Amino acid sequence: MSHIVVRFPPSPTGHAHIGSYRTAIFNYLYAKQKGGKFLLRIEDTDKERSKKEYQDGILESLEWLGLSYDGEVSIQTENVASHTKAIHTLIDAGHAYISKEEAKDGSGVIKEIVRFKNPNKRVVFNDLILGEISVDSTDLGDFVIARNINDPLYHLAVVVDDMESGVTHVIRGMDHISNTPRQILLIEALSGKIPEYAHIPLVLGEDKQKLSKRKGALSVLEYKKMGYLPSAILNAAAFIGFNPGGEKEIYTLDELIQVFDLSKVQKGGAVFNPVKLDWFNQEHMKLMSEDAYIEYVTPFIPTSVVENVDTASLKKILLIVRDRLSYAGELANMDTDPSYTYLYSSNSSLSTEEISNLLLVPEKMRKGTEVTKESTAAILNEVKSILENTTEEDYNTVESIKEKLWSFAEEKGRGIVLWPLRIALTLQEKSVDPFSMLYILGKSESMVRVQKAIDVMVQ
RNA sequence: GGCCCCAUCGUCUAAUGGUUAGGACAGCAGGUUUUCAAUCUGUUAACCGGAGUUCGACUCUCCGUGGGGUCACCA
Repeated sequence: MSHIVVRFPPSPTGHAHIGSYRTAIFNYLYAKQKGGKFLLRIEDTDKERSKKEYQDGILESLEWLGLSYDGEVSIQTENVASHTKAIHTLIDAGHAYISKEEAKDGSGVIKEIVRFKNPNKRVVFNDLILGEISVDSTDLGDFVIARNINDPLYHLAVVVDDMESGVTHVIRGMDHISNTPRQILLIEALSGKIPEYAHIPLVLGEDKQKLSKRKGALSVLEYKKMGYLPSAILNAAAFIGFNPGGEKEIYTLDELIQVFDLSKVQKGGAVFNPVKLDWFNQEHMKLMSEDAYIEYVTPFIPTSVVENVDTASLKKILLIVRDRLSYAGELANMDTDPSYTYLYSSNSSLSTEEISNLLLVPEKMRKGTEVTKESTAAILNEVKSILENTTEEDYNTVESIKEKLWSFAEEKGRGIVLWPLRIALTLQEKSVDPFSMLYILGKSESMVRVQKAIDVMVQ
C-alpha cells in the first residue's frame, strides 16, 4: 500500500481551460501509477467569485475525462472550523497576530485581519522538477492569512487541508512556485510535515503567455461540446510539457499511467497547439471500432438529418466520411454544409447547363482522348448497363462494387469513366470517390442518377 | 522594478560529454484507384550569444541576452 496522496484543488471561479486540467491529469497519472490517492478539493474560500455552476462544471469535466477521484469531493469552506482552529494555534504560539486595519474595499471600516508573523528566513525546498529553489521570505512580509478569525484565506486553508488529508505530493502549476515558501512557513509553524513539491510548466497560448480564458482558451467543456474525444484531450494535454521519450505519441489513459514520469516533465512553458489536438483526435478516432465510432459521432449530427436519412444509409455515410473528420462536431452542420448534404440529398443548385459542363472530363484528365457530350453519354450508358447487371449485394462494400466497374474504367481510361460517373452521382466538383458513392446510394438510386446524367448529355 | 524560473526546427519534443542533432504537428514537393479528403514517399526548418571546464560540448560552470511567472483582505 502506497502512502502517496495527491490532490487537484480548483477554485470554482470560472470554467477552467485545458491548462488546469493538465494539472489534474498529471496528478491523476502520478497517483494511479504509484497506487496512491487522487483527491479533489473545491477551493471556494473566495465566496464572492465562487459559483455552483463552475463547481458542477469541474465535476462534469473530470467525469468526462475519466479522471475519477478517491473519496468524496472536499469543499474547502466546509472545513472552516479546522482553519479557525489552526489560526488560533498560530496566534497562541506567536506565529500569527491580529491586526486592526482599514478594509481594502474602500469602505473605511476597521477590521481585525490575521497576519502571519514572518520569521524572515531563507526558505529552501527541493522541487521534483526544478531542483533546489531558495527564497528569502523577508520579501514576503507578514502576509495575511485570514480576513478575520473565521474567514481563512488561500494559503492557510490549503496548508491546513493538505495536512489533514495527508497530501504527500503537491503537483501544481509553475505559477504557484512563489506561493510555496509561504506555505512551507505555515506548515512549519503548525508543526506539519512538508510535502514534496513538483511545479509543472505552464501551458502557454499562442502569444507565449499563460493560457487564459480572456485570450480565447477554450474550457474542457467546450471541447466536449465540440465533439472531441476525452481520450484525445487527455493524450494531448498530457503531452504538453511531458514526453515519455521514444517515438510513440498516441497513448490511452492506461498507457499514460504506465509511462508517466515526473522526471521527464519539461521545465519551460509549452505553447498549446490546437492543430495538433485535431491530429490527436483523429488518431484516437482511428482506434475506435466502427460501432464505437458511430456511437461517438451520432449525437453531433443534426436531428433533421437523423430523421430524414435512413439509418443504414446514414451509417454508410458516416463510415465514408470518417477519414476526413477531425472531431465529431464538424458534423454539426451536416444539414447545411454542401460538402455533406450531397451525400444524402439529390438536390442540387446547379443548372442543367452547369451540370452538363461539369460532366465533361476536364482537359488535364483526358489524356488525349476526345470528350464530347455524345461520348460522355455513351460512356455513361455503358456504365449503366454494367450497373444493371449488379446485385444488391454488390453494394455491400466499396470494394465489391468497385470490382464490377474497374475493368471497364481501365479499358476506357479511368478519368474518362470515373469523372462523369462521379459527377453523375454527386453533382459536386469535389466529393468522395464514385465507388463510395455507389456504396452509399445502392443500386436503384445509383442507376437513377446515372440515367439523369445521360438525359442531360443527350438533351 | 524586486524575487523566482526557464531557453533544441514555426509549435510540441528526443538527445543526459563523442549523433549526418532524431521524431511528431504544421509547411512544401511528389506517388496513388479521376476531383477533394485520407494515405504513402520525400523535403524545408533548430542547439539564444559570449567566455570557460574538457581531447571533445546541445549536454557541465559563469556572465550576458531573451522569454515567462509572481509580487491581493484571488486562488
